[in-house]
Amino acid sequence: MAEMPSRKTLLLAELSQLNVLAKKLCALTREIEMCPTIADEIIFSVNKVIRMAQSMGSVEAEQLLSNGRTQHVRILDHASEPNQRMSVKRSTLPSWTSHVRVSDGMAEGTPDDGCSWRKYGQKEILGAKYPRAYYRCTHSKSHGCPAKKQVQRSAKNPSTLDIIYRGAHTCSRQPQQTACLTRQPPQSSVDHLSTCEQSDSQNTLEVATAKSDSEIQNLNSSFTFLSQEEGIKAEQDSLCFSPSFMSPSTSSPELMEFISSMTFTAESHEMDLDFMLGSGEMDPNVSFDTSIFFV
DNA sequence: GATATTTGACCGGA
DNA sequence: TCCGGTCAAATATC
Repeated sequence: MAEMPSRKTLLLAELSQLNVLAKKLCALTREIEMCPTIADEIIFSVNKVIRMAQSMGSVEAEQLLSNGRTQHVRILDHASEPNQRMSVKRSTLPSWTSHVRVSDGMAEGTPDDGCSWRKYGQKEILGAKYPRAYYRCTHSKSHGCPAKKQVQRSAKNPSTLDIIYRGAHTCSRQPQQTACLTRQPPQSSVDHLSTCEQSDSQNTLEVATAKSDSEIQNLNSSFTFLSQEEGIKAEQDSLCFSPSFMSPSTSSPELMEFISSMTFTAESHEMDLDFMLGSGEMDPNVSFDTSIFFV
């Protein structure tokens, strides 16, 4: 019992640090090259918080929740509990979808998104014209990295790959994996800004993100995924959560290079948001934390 | 030999 | 019972 207050103190200290860093990040939004470094610090800090919270258990985390603005812990609770009681068959990992247009030369493979993936299965999907391939992070065994992705050629657009990412890389802070890009949910507006001006390279990937109008509306209302211009404005208005969507690895030059090679043609990514939007209430001033995906 | 891919079998949720 | 997701043995590649 004597252990609890000290953990809580640590937790709060980390959250305070997170706050400071998030504010820094917002202030530096225009200096894009600075953001990844700070984002990394944020993510590292939050990872520590999450691990502490995990060791506390749900009830204690819930107590902390009631004490403050710990959206993070709420999300964590959502994300971790199902894993304990559900089988691996129906993954409850957060997922998000990218629609990637591939060039002819790339048509047989999957686009190199900077991550190291290992294919572990392929299935013919009922009603689907093309089989679905299943990949997991190469480091899934060595680091227990839960990141997975499903790649399926679009029936409507055979030149487009629908890639569903599930879970996030926990291996991304390892030095040798810094180049490992996970397309975290959703792509940060920083990414967006850094890439949407570029196009028409033959080798570019085009990450579109098709979704129904209602989904778009839903996402926009929840996350304010914005068009480029709107995104700039929002960031200038200190809308902080978009940058926090960046993967820890987004600080790597390789990533920026990768991002630069991509052309984003839509405003948002399709993802399963239920796990984080259950209540539908979100303090607009809270810097939304997605680093739980990086745990 | 180590690592990655292929592919049929198996499992479990719906 | 169906079907999607995963496993694991066989095979390929480096």
